[in-house]
Amino acid sequence: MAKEKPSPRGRRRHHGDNRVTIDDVAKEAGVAPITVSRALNTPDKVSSKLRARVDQAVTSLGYVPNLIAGGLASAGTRVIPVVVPSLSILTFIEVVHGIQQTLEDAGYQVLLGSTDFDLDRETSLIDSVLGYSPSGVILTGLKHNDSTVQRLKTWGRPVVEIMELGLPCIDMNVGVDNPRAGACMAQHLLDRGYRRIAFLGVGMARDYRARQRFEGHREVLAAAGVESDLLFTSEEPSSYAAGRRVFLEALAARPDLDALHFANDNLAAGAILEANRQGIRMPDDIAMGSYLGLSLGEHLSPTLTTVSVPRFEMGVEAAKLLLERLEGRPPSQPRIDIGYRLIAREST
Amino acid sequence: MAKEKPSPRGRRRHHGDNRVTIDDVAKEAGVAPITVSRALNTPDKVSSKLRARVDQAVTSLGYVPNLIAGGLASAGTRVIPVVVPSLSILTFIEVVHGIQQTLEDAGYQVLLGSTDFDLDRETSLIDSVLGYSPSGVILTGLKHNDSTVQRLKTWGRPVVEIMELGLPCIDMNVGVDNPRAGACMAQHLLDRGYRRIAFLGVGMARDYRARQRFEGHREVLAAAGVESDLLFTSEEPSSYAAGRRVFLEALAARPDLDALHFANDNLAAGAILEANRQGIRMPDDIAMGSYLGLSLGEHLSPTLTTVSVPRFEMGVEAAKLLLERLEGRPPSQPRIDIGYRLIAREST
DNA sequence: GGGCTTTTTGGTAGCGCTACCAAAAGCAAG
DNA sequence: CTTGCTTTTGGTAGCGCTACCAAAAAGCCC
Repeated sequence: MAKEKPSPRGRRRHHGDNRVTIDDVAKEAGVAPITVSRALNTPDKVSSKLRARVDQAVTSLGYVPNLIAGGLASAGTRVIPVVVPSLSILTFIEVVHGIQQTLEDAGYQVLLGSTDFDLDRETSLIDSVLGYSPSGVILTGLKHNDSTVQRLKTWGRPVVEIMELGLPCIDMNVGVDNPRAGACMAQHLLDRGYRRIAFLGVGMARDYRARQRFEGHREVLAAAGVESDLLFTSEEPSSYAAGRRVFLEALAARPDLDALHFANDNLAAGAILEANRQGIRMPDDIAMGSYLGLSLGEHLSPTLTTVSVPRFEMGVEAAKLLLERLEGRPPSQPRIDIGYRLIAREST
Repeated sequence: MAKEKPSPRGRRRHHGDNRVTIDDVAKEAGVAPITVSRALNTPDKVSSKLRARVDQAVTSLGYVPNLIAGGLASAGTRVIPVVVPSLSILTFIEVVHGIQQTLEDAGYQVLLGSTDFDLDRETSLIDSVLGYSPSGVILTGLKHNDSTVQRLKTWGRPVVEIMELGLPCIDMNVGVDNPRAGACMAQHLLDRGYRRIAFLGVGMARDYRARQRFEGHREVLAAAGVESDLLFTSEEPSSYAAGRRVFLEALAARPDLDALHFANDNLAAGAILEANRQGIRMPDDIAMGSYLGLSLGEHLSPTLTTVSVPRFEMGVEAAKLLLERLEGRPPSQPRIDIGYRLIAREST
């Protein structure tokens, strides 16, 4: 038995905070607090007899471990900050969904942060979330402020950079080869016989991954000897309405275009719906291809040709990579090319 | 001067964890640790001279506060768990977006959890996130396990229940009156002269909010003396494809229908796109109304009549309510009816 | 300048848990 | 029954920060 509590503690220090603590459970089960801790965290290191007593006490008292205290003591909480540019862009959400589901199943929680495509906000966000002693971090893209890279590298815990593929990465990397994806669609349009092809995007000043796809697109067209730098953009967030606007703008500027390569399916959908309204026939009057693989694409008329990216799976893989490292397993590989798939449908 | 460090501490206890601590900053600035704490957390309680010295030391050392330690000492972290049923449903995401943006601007972080519509998962999720000593909690709906309600009530910190409106709520409530929203669309369809009206939904066994809308719909139709219990559902997740399927099913079963009330815009969009394909004219052959107000609706042909709900704003309001309480301001009101707006467009 | 309040600073003692080590218990073999 | 091992249990000492109170410094009035 413990000695007669040397520190009588008086009233509890904090407000009405009368939560059940590990000491209460220990007393109830007649064991030492550390044994309770072990029974909960590493059950196989405790005899089944005591484990049963502890489990019993836990349920009867309704004990919920204070993860903050545990995190402080063991210098790590089961939290994974996930930092994305925006929560209004479906792509990121689907990736977050994959991450969240995988991590939650493994007993980790996702701490959500968004940067609005601003690297300085990213830096301060990372600084602040590192204050939660997370087990690892998932962040978007490979471009970061130097101080962010520096801090994460010296931090020494697993970091996954998602969405795009390349070098150098901080630690691990799961993503898509954007230039090749852009090239893929451009090649497809060429193969189909189109020769006057424009790239349409929005917000490309901020979204350098769309710029990379344009770059891949441009190179393929240039190599084929056709006009390669037809680019229509506007600085507004991506939306159906934005797609409609760039589409009309492109048509007005270059009525001779025979194919359009949209930066993403949302834009393409806005354009197709507007084309439907105007009686423009696709692909006869003009062909349309795009990037993402949103399910909407297969319900439009015409169905949309797109370079599909497994977004949910990207999240799952990123989370798995992180978990591998957290659970001490040798990381099978620090880089995963999640790939893409050309889905040729009616619109081309 | 502090006395000559009574506990030499030897090597640091944890792994290579050589982060800068508040003590380092204090030493650098020549003040006591508690003064550093105050300079950072309650700057107006420290003279400007010392505050400047501390700020200087903080930047020169690259100090990042350990929020876990702070959280343990002050029994609260600036974290707000947000628990939603699913991250694959756009509605919840838009609400989370509003919450996240508002909270992040106020210096709080969102901890994301999803329950997959399972109340038991909700209970265990809440139990576990309370372990992070969050400042408050936002959760979805008003139906929870008794133990969840009990725990949150005795917990004594702000809790907001979102999406739906009603009593009793645990603490605060921001949402939409689902039965009235359903009734609103039903009334609109009646006003337009339709009389053979069906309600189409999916996953209504899990989504009781859709059931509530159907209930409102049913009552209005019954009061008008028209057939009121035409309901077509299937137990699959909501999607364009699901909308297409229920739509075709309803048409096959009751070719005489003159209006369809969809449980949400995704289903309606799937149906409209399929109707486009089949050459079914709307609203002449059949009218369609729905619920949500997704932007896609205004780009379809015909444009979609819908009961629009300000989802992002709902998130913002929920977060604001929470912040009011956290910052000690008297909560203006514990219940906010975020309202809805009938947007009558071409499809009816 | 003395006595008073108000503001600013610091010392101490934990928050609830786990790392670390030491002690105790169990067990196999000699 | 002892020796030498492994397994199970417990004591101690913090993790890095802030609540609480006490002490010091600064105003302020007469």
